[in-house]
Parts: sequence; structure tokens; C-alpha cells
Amino acid sequence: MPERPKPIVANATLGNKNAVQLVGSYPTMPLTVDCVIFGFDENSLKVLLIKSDLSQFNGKLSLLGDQVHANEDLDTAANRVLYERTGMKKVYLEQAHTFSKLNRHPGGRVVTTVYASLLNINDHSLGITDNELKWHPVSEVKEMAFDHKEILDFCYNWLKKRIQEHPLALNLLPEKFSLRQLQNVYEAILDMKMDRRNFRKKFASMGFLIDTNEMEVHVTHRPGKLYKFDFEQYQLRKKNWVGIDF
Amino acid sequence: MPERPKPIVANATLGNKNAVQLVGSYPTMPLTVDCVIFGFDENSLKVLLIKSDLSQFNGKLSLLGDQVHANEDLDTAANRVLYERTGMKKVYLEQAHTFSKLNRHPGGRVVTTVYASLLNINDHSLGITDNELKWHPVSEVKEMAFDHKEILDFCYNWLKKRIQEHPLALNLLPEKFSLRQLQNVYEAILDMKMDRRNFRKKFASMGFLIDTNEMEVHVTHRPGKLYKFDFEQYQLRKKNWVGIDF
DNA sequence: GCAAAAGTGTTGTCCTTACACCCATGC
DNA sequence: GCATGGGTGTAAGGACAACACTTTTGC
Repeated sequence: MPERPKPIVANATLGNKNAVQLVGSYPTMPLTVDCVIFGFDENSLKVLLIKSDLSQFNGKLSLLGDQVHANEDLDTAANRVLYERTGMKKVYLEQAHTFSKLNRHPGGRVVTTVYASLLNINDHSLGITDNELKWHPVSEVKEMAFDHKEILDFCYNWLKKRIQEHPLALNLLPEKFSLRQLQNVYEAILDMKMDRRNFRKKFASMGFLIDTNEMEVHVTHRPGKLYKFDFEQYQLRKKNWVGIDF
Repeated sequence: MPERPKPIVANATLGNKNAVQLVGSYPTMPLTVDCVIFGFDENSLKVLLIKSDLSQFNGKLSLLGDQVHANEDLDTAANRVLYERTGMKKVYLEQAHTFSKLNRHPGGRVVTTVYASLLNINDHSLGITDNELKWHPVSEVKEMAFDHKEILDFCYNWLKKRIQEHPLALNLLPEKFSLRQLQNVYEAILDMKMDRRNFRKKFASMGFLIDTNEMEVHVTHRPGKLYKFDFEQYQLRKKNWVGIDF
């Protein structure tokens, strides 16, 4: 049995009191959002990065991040930052984790909530390229500013797991895609080869592929069929039972 | 192509500048942590809650939360809050999500990072019971203070998924447990009945159960074997491939 | 006609499910 | 001896892994 710790100050002194007073007694700190934006092009997984303009980091690569304004929630902030940095709107964004190490920012204590985002590089041309914004192959990113390498690694692991359970990878492709493109996405992200027949059978049996009756054009080999993903059906039928297994 | 948004102020004005100055220009806000502490007892899933002492909430139930200090990271804060509220230390804690709706706290803007925690009720007696701290069956919790009901629902869903992929539920049981107890945990959390033989086969085949050669005592039926979970083996052999399925 | 990738089926193995009977203990 | 849950095996069905040949297009 542990010894009884000191009571929490706010409770002891305020009792059944005013919420504004209570919140006023809390320390405040700056909050940022960082976006880890994955894209897919030329059969490899890319991530959208800028060069840090902090002198400490000497042009090291950095995620797309910025302060959270006093009057916006985190989802809004992440969307805004993405828009301000890239000119893109309405991108799928998902909160991944909040990082809070005390010394993670050289300018003082900054807590950051990280959002991961996936998009199709060819459908979203960059409207802005300040700070040398560009796509970098994930496998080639080594050093980064802040704790951003750690964050990138975290999000890459998150992505690997996530695409196996959600049709997230479809966001990396154009609306109409071939099964080869889809398999390339999976192979690139998971960093493994898969059997083509089994891969196609798996997706066919899920029943979310819509045959567009169109084919690839101008390819130097037999053209493949183009499909759309039936997100509507997916929403209706998605699993909630995964099965005990670890 | 979207119109080019206004440049981000911090970049435009500071250029390649001082990090301290940059962070100093960010708005600050109070940050809290909330702990969703699940426990298991009498074959039902419980959650540890207090009564809010804010007058607005009129004694409604609340998660265990408190401010994050200026000089502590979120993991530390969550552990501290748990200790201060319950007297318990060294509890498994995992960050689940950060909630940031602007009006979620009546005292002003407060962002909260939520940690989920699982523990065995009978192994952890409560050292402190201020604010009517006690265990509530999850299924019976209706109204709560703040957005805590929404947070609880989020964490309950998180838990359902999580226990299917990680040996998390073992934290809800004593070190030595019977397979019946284990199955009860799963049935209570997932809210479904399972076949006893298949459940046992499943766990036996995973190879993480260590037979203690002890039996239940003083039970009004044939006593069951007691097992330990081999966390060490689990760490060595845990899966990282789940298989595409959604 | 050659290179390159599309398209397609079968078989064996493993995992999951469904299901019924006897056993050890407390009272 | 009876109530309660412990312990066990098998058969059928479904999912997954492994594997090779023919087809269509561009050049």
C-alpha cells in the first residue's frame, strides 16, 4: 500500500468552485500540430517535408507544423497548417499521437499533436513550395529537425498497421486504379512482395471493388482493368470483430 | 488549384531565426491529462470515476484528470494524476487520444490528452477515495461531466479492439488466473459469449500460458488450473503482420 | 516476335466453428 | 447425490499460401 500522496492543490483550495478560476490556475503552454503527409508515386512511398528555418537545425528536414491558435481545435489546426503549407484542402487526416518530451523543441517546451495524412501525389499538385517543400522517399529520410524522425518512424509504423485494417491506401491512388497499382502501394508501404493472384483474390472477395469497364491506356504491356473502391459499401459492412490473436 | 493562402506569420517575420523567439510568439493554453481506468471485478467491466467538484456539473461523474505541469511530459503527468487520485503507482498506461473541442471545459479552453489504464481491482485497493472515487460498471455510466462520456466511449471502443490484439486483458487479472477468469474478462469487455473449448484451445495454441501447477481453492465446483501469462515470450514472438482485412 | 505485365484455378494446410460427455469439488 | 463449472476431441467449412501457363498490348 503506497503512502497517501499530497492532495491535488486545485481540489483542496477551490472545493466546489468556479471553473474559470480553476482553469485560470493551470499552467499554459504552446501547442502545435505536425502533419506527416504520405504520398505514393513511382512505386515508392514518399513523405512531404520542408527544410526547417530554425538556425539550430541548419536546414534539416522537418514535418509540416505550426502553432495551434487559441480559438481552433486540433483537427482544424492540422487542416489549416496543411493548407497553408501546401495549398491543399480536404485531405484525409487522422490524429496519430501527441508528443510531449520536455526538450523536444529548442525554443522551449512545446507539445505537439501529430496528424497523419495520405494523398495521391499526382492528384494534388503543390500550390506552394516555400521552404523547399517537396516529396522525399520515406526510406531515404535520415536526419530530421526536432524529434521529427522519431515522429515519422512512429507514423510509418502506424501506417503499416493501419492499411491492413482500413482501406486507407486507396487515398494514395487516383479514383480509378488498376490492381497492380494497388498492390504496388501495399508492397511499397509494407516493404514486402506479395503473390499477385492471392492479392487479387483477397480484394475481389472483399467485394468493395467496382469494375469501371475502363482499361489502362498507353501502357507498354497488356492493359489492366481499372476499378473504383466502393467506400459506401465499406462504411456499411466494415468489420468490428478482429479475432483474438497476438 | 486553390488560391495561394497567406504565408504563415512566424516564417514570414522570423525567417531563419531564433527558436525561443518563435516559440514565444505562439499562443499558450492549459493542457490536462485524463485517465480512463478500467478494472474488472465480479465478472463485469468497471471504470474508476470521481464526482466532479465543479459547481456547473452538480456532482456528475468525471474521469480522473488534472493539469499538466509546466515541467512534466504527458506520460509523467498521467502517472502522477493516477497516483494522486488513487494512491496507485506503476500501472500500465497508454495514450489513447487528445481531445480539443473549444467548449469542452466550462472554465475556458482546455486541451486534454487521454490515457487508458487497466488494472486488477482486487490487487489494487484504493488508497484514497476523495471525491467519492469508486468503481462504476461501464454499462451503467450514463451522464458525465465535460465531454467525459464521449471520451469514455472512445476508450471503451479502443479497449475492445486492443484486447483482441494485445495481451492487455491480463492486466485486469491477478498474476495467477484460471482460464474461466480470463474468458470472463473477454466476454465482459466484448459483450459477447464465447465457446469455452475454442477459447481455451486458442489461448493454449498461442503458447503464452504457463501452468503454475496450482489450482483454485474454495470454489464450489471442480477447481480449475491456475496459469501465468508469459509476457517475456510474448515480447519475443509478438506478431507484426496482421493480414489485409477490412 | 519479344518484352512486360494481366488474367486466371487448384490443392494442401491451417484455423475456426460447432458441438456433448465425463470429472472434481462444496455443500 | 446434486449443482456447478472444469476439462477434453472431432469433424466440417472457410481462409490462406504456394504455385504456372496463356493473353494482350507496345515497340
